[in-house]
Amino acid sequence: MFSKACEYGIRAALFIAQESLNGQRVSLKAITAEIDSPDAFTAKILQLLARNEIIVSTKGPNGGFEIDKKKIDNIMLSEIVDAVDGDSIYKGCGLGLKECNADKPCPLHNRFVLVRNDLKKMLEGTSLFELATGLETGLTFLKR
Amino acid sequence: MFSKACEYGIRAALFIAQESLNGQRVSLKAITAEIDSPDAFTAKILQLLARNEIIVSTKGPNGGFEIDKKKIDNIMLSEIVDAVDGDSIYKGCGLGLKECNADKPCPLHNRFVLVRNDLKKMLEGTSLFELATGLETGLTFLKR
DNA sequence: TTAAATTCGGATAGATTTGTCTTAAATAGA
DNA sequence: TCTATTTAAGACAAATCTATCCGAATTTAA
Repeated sequence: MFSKACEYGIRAALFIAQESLNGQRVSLKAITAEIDSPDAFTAKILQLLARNEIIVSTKGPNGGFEIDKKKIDNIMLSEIVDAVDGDSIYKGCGLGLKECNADKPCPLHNRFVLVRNDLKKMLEGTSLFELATGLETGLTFLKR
Repeated sequence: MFSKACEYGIRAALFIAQESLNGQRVSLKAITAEIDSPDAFTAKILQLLARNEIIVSTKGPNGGFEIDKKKIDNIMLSEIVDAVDGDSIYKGCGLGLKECNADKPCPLHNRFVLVRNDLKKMLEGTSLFELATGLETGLTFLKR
């Protein structure tokens, strides 16, 4: 469904959000240890999120990554997916046709848009904050 | 969502189904011309579908591919997806965790399974026959 | 029996995604 | 200022997915 990069991106963002809510900035090492992801590859994805102003990166000793506390309940999963995977999930025909729309649909079009719109709504309606609280209370996990 | 291979596989199967309903066996060339896909790669995918007994292949002059007429309304999209892409769409965590279930869920688990179950139901509830009729009546398309 | 048509199967090649390495840049603190 | 720490950025490498090529096998028909 999502690319590996996107999976790491969401998991990293959630951990950063959780720590940011506690006033803690986190290092790359802390992130990859927590979400169990490859260091250098994860770093690339964090750069992407930083360039898209979803997270803030700070160099130097005690540097690392954080998210503006006030923004955390305003950052939707869709923004992260968009930054990492682009809009390919939302757009495009289920059967790979270039032109496929209600006027000239592929055989799967009508059924496919229903499912995909649900996915879209889910991503657009879910904030980092909502998901981070589950982590904080120990109800959900980012590893294994 | 689906791999390229799976997209070609579904499109090919739909065309074969449509022609089989008209009593016509179709060649690889006819298929790739109709669905606008790369010949050799499509051949590989058709081999997969044949090995999974979704389609029947015949060698030699006037050979080609067909689907047992009686089976066409009994073959669900899920079978094709399964043959080509495996069960990765149905199983597996949205965030890529190896262990993720209701007992030890990732933060996205509950929302994700809702969407994915809809996809699963859609694929399991849609037969080649249903989709082929749209093609036959000119309401839907397999190209562009 | 021979030739032509067609799929099968393995090897190979190209493209994309995933992942690593190395050096540079920035920053904090001694 | 110097050093240690940390992220940034680009080059490179490995793995996977997509696609091609070619000879073998099968079948039909002349």
